[in-house]
Amino acid sequence: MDLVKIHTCLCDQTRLRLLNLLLGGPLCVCHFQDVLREPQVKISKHLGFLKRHGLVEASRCGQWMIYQLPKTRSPLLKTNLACLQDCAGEDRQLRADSVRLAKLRASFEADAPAGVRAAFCKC
Amino acid sequence: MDLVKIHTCLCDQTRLRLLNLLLGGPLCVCHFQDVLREPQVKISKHLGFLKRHGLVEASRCGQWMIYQLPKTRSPLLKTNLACLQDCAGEDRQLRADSVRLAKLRASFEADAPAGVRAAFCKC
DNA sequence: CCTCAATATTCCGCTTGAAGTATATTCCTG
DNA sequence: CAGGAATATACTTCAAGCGGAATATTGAGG
Repeated sequence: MDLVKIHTCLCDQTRLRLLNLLLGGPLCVCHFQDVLREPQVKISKHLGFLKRHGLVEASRCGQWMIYQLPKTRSPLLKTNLACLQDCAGEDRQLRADSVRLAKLRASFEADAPAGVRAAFCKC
Repeated sequence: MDLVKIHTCLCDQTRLRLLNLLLGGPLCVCHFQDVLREPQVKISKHLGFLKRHGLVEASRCGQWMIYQLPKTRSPLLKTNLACLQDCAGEDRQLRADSVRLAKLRASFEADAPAGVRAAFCKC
């Protein structure tokens, strides 16, 4: 996990958006689609790219795929994710994405009567 | 100066090496050549890349070109340069580069009798 | 002015990545 | 097991970046 690889993952706006959302916790692909409003194939391929490079981990849960940041992170990765966190507030689109995700979460909570349903991120 | 552009500059090892050295202050091209031991054209082209993308500024001084980090830096740039600074210690090659540059500086000081000569970085 | 040192630019071949279309896989549900 | 939802993969086209070789530019100094 070297610096070049990390920055290669960060030098695309779609991947920045995905990672920014993942800073808030695991998500499944459909959430990314809802927030980014980009074609499914585009999102899937960028998630695949991030996974191949070790920036995210994927786990299947029924028909859903859950993506999350690596559970154990090298110092380099930690530092750079923290940096992304710092920078996200400066980026209009990343801010908007976070807001939209928060709204999705909120409406999910509203619809879910008394904690019966699974978590927002299935599984 | 958006995040994508910054990370695009950071996703190449040669450019990381150049920027790492520049964190210590302005340098001229020949210093980069001495430290990196890479072909002149390679260094020159990567410096040009960084300049086109606003990550460095260049100024001519006689037959030398002095490169430095931008004098005024956006919050995004500041944050990411600080991150690079943090990460440099984790990268073997970046550490070695810094050491080598320090030695160059030291031997320059030794050769320069009593502050007559210009700065290590000409001009 | 001629030449040399320092640096940049051009041209070329190669590789990689991005996006889109179409298709495949995987799992759930009836 | 058939159908549909969720997600991934293959294929194609296009653009961009990297490295090297050769060449051009710019300034200093005799």
